[in-house]
Amino acid sequence: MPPGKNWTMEDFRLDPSRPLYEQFTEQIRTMIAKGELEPGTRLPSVRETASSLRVNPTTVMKTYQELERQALLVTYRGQGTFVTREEAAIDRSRKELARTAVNQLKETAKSLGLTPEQLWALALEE
Amino acid sequence: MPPGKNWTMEDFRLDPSRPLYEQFTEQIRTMIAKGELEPGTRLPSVRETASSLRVNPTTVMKTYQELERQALLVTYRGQGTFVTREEAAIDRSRKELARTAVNQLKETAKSLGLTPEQLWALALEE
Amino acid sequence: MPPGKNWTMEDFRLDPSRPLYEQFTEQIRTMIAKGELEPGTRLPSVRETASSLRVNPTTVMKTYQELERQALLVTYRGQGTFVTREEAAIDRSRKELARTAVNQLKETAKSLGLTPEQLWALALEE
Amino acid sequence: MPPGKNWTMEDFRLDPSRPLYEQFTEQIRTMIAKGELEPGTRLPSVRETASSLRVNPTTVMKTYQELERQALLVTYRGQGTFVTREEAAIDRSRKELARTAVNQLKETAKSLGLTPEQLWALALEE
DNA sequence: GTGGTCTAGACCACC
DNA sequence: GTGGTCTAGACCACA
Repeated sequence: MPPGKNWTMEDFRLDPSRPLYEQFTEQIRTMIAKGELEPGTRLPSVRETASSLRVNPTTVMKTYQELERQALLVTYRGQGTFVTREEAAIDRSRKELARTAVNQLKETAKSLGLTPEQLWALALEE
Repeated sequence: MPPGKNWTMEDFRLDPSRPLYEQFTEQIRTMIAKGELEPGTRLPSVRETASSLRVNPTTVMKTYQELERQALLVTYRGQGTFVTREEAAIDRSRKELARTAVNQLKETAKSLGLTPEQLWALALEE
Repeated sequence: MPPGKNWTMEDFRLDPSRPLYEQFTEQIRTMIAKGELEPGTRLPSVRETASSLRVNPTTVMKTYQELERQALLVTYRGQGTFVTREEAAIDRSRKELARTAVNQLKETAKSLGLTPEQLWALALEE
Repeated sequence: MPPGKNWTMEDFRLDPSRPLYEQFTEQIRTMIAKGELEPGTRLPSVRETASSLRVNPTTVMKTYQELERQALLVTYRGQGTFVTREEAAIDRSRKELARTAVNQLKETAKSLGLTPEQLWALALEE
């Protein structure tokens, strides 16, 4: 998303059966982790976002608040919400995403009595 | 679980913030996939399970019915619910579990612009 | 089934999710309608049938009683249960089976706003 | 049912001897297949439906969830339940209804040793 | 407001 | 005894 532009519905892949704010949170988080949203970028306002995504403003608020809690966003009163300039926070987020994914795979492997390698092989079978 | 025995609370690890029936479903599913519950084994009845796990009968039913839809359980009218003897269904389930785990990892890697190997390395850092 | 022989499990296609007695009734009924079980044939006794099919005797009883109600079987006390010699009853049964099948198709067609011919064509598409 | 209106008891033909949720499922399914309920239409809420049909909310939920599993309905959290906009799913459903009806007739014909045409003729006799 | 989960308990058909 | 359906009503998260 170029600076100054607004989100569009195509920026997100939404599954109606899961909480919207959760999906927005995850997807913005990975945009930041990947670098698509650069440090210091100003995000569209809650109201703008809500209307462009045709979503309830409280849903957007919840999203931004959650990402603030994770120290990935910072809000300056009266100016808006920005991607943090603390690269450490972003790094931490990247690692956490990676660890979660890897741990889930390890867990699944363990619960089936397999090593991660065996699980990987099983997934590729046939 | 040896045949003829009932579940106990220790058989399941429960997270109060997620639907119970979903957790039961997942955990029984992995027991079957792992072979802990052998084909043909009779599961404790809905009522027995409900009382031993201190849970409502309908919650147990929802669990059993969901597993039946996945073809992992078979119900014989008036007799009870059994682990399927169709080993193919069990195999399919094992592979599906493996694939889901692997795909999620691949997805996460891709969304961060990494290869699965790079993601794995990142998770192990520090 | 040759006279004097007993049923085996292969004589019936059973779906565990539907009442057994209902399935036995239907299938014996069509055997009679088709002529596989000829008028006057003696059916295996309730006890024999129950044990050879590994089924509860009451299930078999219910089956035979239902078929007696439909006048397809007659029981002579102390001698056993036989396929009726009243060909009229068998004919009626054949026609009823045919009518039920045809009416169901007509119903479905009507509920979709189609003629039976259109429904048939739709089923064959692609 | 025009949009914004609620169901009434006249919208459904109910047979007290069969599960209600099953009958609701079938009948809503054919309304969708027939086009009476257009893609995107919002269904009356679970509670509204429950009270207008004098039925328990969970019975309605079961109905809606079953239709969701068949991909004929979509639920948006906090907003309601809608007829899917995926016309392909609706087409598939129409064909499945047609095929089931036709196959049953073919099965019956076969089990009586007749062709479908002969069966049809038999049903019309007398 | 919406749907989703869960409880407590009745009643039924089937085996 | 078994599972299956239904009711009445509470509580929750989401929008």
